[in-house]
Amino acid sequence: MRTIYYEIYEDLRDKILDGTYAYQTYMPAESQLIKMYQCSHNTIRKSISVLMLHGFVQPIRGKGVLVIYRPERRANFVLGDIETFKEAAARNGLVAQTKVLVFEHITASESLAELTGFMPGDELLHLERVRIFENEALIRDKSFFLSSALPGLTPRIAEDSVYAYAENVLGMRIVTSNRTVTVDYATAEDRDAMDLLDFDMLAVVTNHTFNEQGVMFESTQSRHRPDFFTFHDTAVRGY
Amino acid sequence: MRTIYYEIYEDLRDKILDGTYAYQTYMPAESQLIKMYQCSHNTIRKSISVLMLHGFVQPIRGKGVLVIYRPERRANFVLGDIETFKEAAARNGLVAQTKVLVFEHITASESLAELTGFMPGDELLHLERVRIFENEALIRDKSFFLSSALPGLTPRIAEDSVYAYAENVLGMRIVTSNRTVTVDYATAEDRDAMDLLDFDMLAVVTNHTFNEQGVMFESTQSRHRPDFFTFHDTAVRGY
DNA sequence: GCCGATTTGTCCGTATGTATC
DNA sequence: CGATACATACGGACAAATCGG
Repeated sequence: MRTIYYEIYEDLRDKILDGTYAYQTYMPAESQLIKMYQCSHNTIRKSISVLMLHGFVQPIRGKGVLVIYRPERRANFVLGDIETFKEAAARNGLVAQTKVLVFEHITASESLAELTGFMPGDELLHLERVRIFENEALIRDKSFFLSSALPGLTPRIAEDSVYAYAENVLGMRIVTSNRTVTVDYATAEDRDAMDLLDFDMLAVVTNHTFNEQGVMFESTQSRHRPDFFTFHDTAVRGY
Repeated sequence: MRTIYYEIYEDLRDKILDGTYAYQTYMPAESQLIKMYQCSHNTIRKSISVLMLHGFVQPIRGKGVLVIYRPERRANFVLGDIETFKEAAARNGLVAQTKVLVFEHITASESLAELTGFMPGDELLHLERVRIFENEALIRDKSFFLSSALPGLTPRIAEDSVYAYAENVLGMRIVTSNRTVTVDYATAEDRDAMDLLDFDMLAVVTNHTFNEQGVMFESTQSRHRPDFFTFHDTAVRGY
């Protein structure tokens, strides 16, 4: 980002992550931050609201902005932000690989539309992939993309990162993502495609993604082996 | 809430929910809303940002504010906001009941502190409850509350709603909640306390809750029978 | 208990930038 | 190019909560 508030957000976030601003201590007051960053108080407030929504701080009226983030011990795979598979793998320091199982163009039937949230008759790309970590197939993705939104997509690109292609090559911006987490039985197909060991249930993340045009261009089911799965979220009352 | 922006948020949200502003249509422009609600520019923007964070709309520069919410078919139990067990049950139209299994005062040991995020030596209330829907025990909660934050809490109150007691009687305000969803094996204790049928795995929501003082006063593990469990979340890129 | 200083929360009005049509 | 619409940023005013003297 190139905006002032976002750069300040990143700077403050990094200072929380590296311990400059420690758990249960107060950050410098608004008036201080205004001097430090040479900007208006509203800009500082915006930065702090992003910190709050990410669960880093909690402003307390009359007292200050309290740091409530603690470095986590566990490895989070999915966090309360949109990030690509590659970003998440890299963040956890894992060697990751993707294998494309299905890559076909279809037309949405009535029932598929009901299931995915697309409209009947939409031209879709049906994509199935497994995500492999350290030679173990841990995640299976069943995706449907709106064909018109992703011209020129090839199996080769799908093996890398669809999001990176959409954002860097097509110039699309992914904006909003509605996600639902459930737990489901493993199917024969799951067992076939993944290294499931003895697990008979999976963590399932269903994902509806909107681009900057407000078009829902992706509906994905990510099926995770449970021992690997973590989903993190921060909620703020009344926000 | 009594603030202007929140009342406008509620009004706009309700109009989306009842179909006044339909899926994939644009809301009235900022300039229109200013006239409608007789308030400033910035106040409208604040309301719309809350709508966006809740996944109702997506503003598109140069075009307008697009409604991207669709009424859902499924019953959500946990949503991207903080709500009490009773609120969630009521919203889903379920007859719910709570049974208290454990109610004891303890002091946090080194290992418990590591597990819950409290400090060793903290005086805690250890509470275990099962949530019963239509005569089936579907959820088991293992909670630790900071004793000092909840004076006067009795098993009787715990059977009702700890949050309602904290907010309405003690005047505490719950602010931030960090939640993590994982999937775990059912233990013998789970099988004992819940109606698990043949399920051998559970959806586990681990919850760290902060009050308005920035004090983490609750650490809860909610263990859900998978066929009942849904967790919903909206993520906004860069927010 | 009161008062004043500090700090966050809300709201306003204005100006400028950027994207769309 | 001009009109419209959202995005960012500024500065000011007042309210509400906290804290110390």
